[in-house]
Amino acid sequence: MVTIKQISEKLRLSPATVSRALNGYPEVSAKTRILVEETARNLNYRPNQLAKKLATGRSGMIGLVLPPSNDKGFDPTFFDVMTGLSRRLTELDLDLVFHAPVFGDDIEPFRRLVGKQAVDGFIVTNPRLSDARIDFLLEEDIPFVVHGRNASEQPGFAYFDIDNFRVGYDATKLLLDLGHRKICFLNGPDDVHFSFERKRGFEKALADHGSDAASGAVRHGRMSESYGYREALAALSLPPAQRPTAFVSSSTIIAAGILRAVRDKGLRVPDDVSIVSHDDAPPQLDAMGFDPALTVTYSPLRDACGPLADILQGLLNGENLDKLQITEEAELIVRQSTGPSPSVDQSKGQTA
Amino acid sequence: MVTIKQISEKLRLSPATVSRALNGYPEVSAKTRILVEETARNLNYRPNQLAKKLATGRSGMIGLVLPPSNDKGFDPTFFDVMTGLSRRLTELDLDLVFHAPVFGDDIEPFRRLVGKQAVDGFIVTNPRLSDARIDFLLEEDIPFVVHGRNASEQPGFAYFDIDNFRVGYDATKLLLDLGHRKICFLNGPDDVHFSFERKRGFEKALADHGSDAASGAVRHGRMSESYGYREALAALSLPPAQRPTAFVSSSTIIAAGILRAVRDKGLRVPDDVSIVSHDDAPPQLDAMGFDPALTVTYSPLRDACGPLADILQGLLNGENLDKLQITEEAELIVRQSTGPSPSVDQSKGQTA
DNA sequence: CGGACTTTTCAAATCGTTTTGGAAATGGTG
DNA sequence: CACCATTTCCAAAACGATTTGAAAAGTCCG
Repeated sequence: MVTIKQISEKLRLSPATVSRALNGYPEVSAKTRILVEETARNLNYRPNQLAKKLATGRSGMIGLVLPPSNDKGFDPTFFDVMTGLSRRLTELDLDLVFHAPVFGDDIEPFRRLVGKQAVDGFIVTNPRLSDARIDFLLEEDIPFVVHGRNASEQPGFAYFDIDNFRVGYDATKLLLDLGHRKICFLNGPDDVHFSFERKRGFEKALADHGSDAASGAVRHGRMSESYGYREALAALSLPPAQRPTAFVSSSTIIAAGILRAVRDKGLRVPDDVSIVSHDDAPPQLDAMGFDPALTVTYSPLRDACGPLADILQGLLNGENLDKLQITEEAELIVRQSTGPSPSVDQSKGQTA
Repeated sequence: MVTIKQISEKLRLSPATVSRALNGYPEVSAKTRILVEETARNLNYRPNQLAKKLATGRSGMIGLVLPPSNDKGFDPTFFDVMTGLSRRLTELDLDLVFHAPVFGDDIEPFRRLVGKQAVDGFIVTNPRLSDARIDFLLEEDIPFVVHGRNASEQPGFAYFDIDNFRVGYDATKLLLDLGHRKICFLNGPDDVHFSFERKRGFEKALADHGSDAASGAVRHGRMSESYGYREALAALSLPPAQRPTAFVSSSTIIAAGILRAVRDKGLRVPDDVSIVSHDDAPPQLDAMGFDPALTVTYSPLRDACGPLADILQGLLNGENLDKLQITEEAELIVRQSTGPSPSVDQSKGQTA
């Protein structure tokens, strides 16, 4: 193992100078820098990370803990995010240390990692409206960034989130503008922030529209095909006066269930029923591949990985918090699963 | 941050003694040990991992790299294994550092982690018959354990594997004993060791049986429901003389496809067609929950996590390699998806 | 009591970096 | 040439543990 000392001896320089030259400090002349860099390369010098970490007090490790299990089975999106994070963090010369909590104790891995001083910070995914992990990290004053948010109005932590209010609002407004008056919203679980915000957006759009004829129903549930199928089937089985002509869905997997229910009812999309879904572009489900292609609010999960990593690094470098709280807009992409409300078509025919 | 030095000063002891007392070395009297332990606890002393690592030269980190992507989509079983590994490694006071390779370069993450001296060893999953990662780690002489094996007869590395020859043999023998003579084996990819071994077992069972009337066909493919469906449908569409009366499957997900194909053909399990599958107990698919319950060779993936972690630790502690190469037997569990061959039933009737 | 062990403790070196506080070298100016 | 301000470099002190070699203390026995 070749060390800084060996380089310094070979060059008759002090270790300090070598260290400086290698780390790009300004107080070293150009020629000695080149000389040092060259011999370092020749000797195939690799700085000992542990020594570096001990000296700088930074471990260069980021903690990522498997979020509390949602009943059974893991969230596949988590792993999508994890791989994206790993890629970006690698570019920043940070490493990801992964832990899975034992069932029942969500913050034990955090406590462990903090106690061991093994990581410089954490990335928290799948936050709840009220989240023990966030509370713990705030309490301990450990740097962390959240993918999403919790319930607090003015979060005292760094986060990256999409504008879920707008997601709910835009989807709903699109449908209202198309003449739909009975809209059913199959939302996510009721204990997460994005569901809460989307619901707010949904209700605001209805309220803004003014027409008291417009009405909506919101359902909450675990994002799954069967949930979408079950709830959509129930809604479509209502008497015609109450039956929705359009669905808003919080995920493409739910939308797949809705689509199946519509088909089973012998109805067509978008002629009889419109669907607009949020689409975070999971690897296994392509909204464009739906038949008909799905109208969506589009915001790929993997696009969050880069920003999350960058935010955390900013945090570690002591940047100001207000630059590290980022909310991005989702993009409304109108495809073939939305069309004018059938009832409106009739009224149009009548008024024309 | 409370250090060993502070404890030593408070107790008027030397840091060496404190270190020894805390780490359970014998050359320290019982009373001072108790004393040290007590004050350490009172002061809420937590050893600085980085310092410890620098002094001992061991990082306490284990590298786990996402295996080369199988076309698109990630292998969900990998994450199952990863969480299991994390749990066991945590008990051994080791941490898992995760990396995702950028597409196309499978060993770059290994090279990086090795170069940085960031990990003490690796766990390699989803090995191929010929695997660049294994070659690299052998070359660099880095400790690692493989989940499965590569093509070499006498691997020069630690591994944990199941007896895949027996998996193929036992499943096939069961069907032969039930009178089946035309057996179709829907195996995994052809470039992995377990497929190779199971195929050997399959062929050996046929050969051992002797009856030249018995014949088998082996297919290779990516483990998926659609692969099972497609191949089973093709096989069942053959003229009766060549049509298999039984399937061997390399995974429950394939078996699900076979089952669907059988149904689509208007046939019944096990009356018309028998199925025996290998079952590594993925979280999302329960072989017992099949209708009919699946006859399987049973060996849960997650049961491999503990041994893998233990083997790696043994390796790091310099244990002998031959104790670190473990092959376990899978358990044959006969349930409702296997029954006597329909043609045999006829012959029985004739001979009786 | 004194020598020979054994047990217990300690001071100091080590791990491989970074960082601090000066000192030496350099260069420009009057 | 003396003087001062920059550059450029260095010796030594961290960082917080482990480990080595030796000294001090305790124990035993003749």
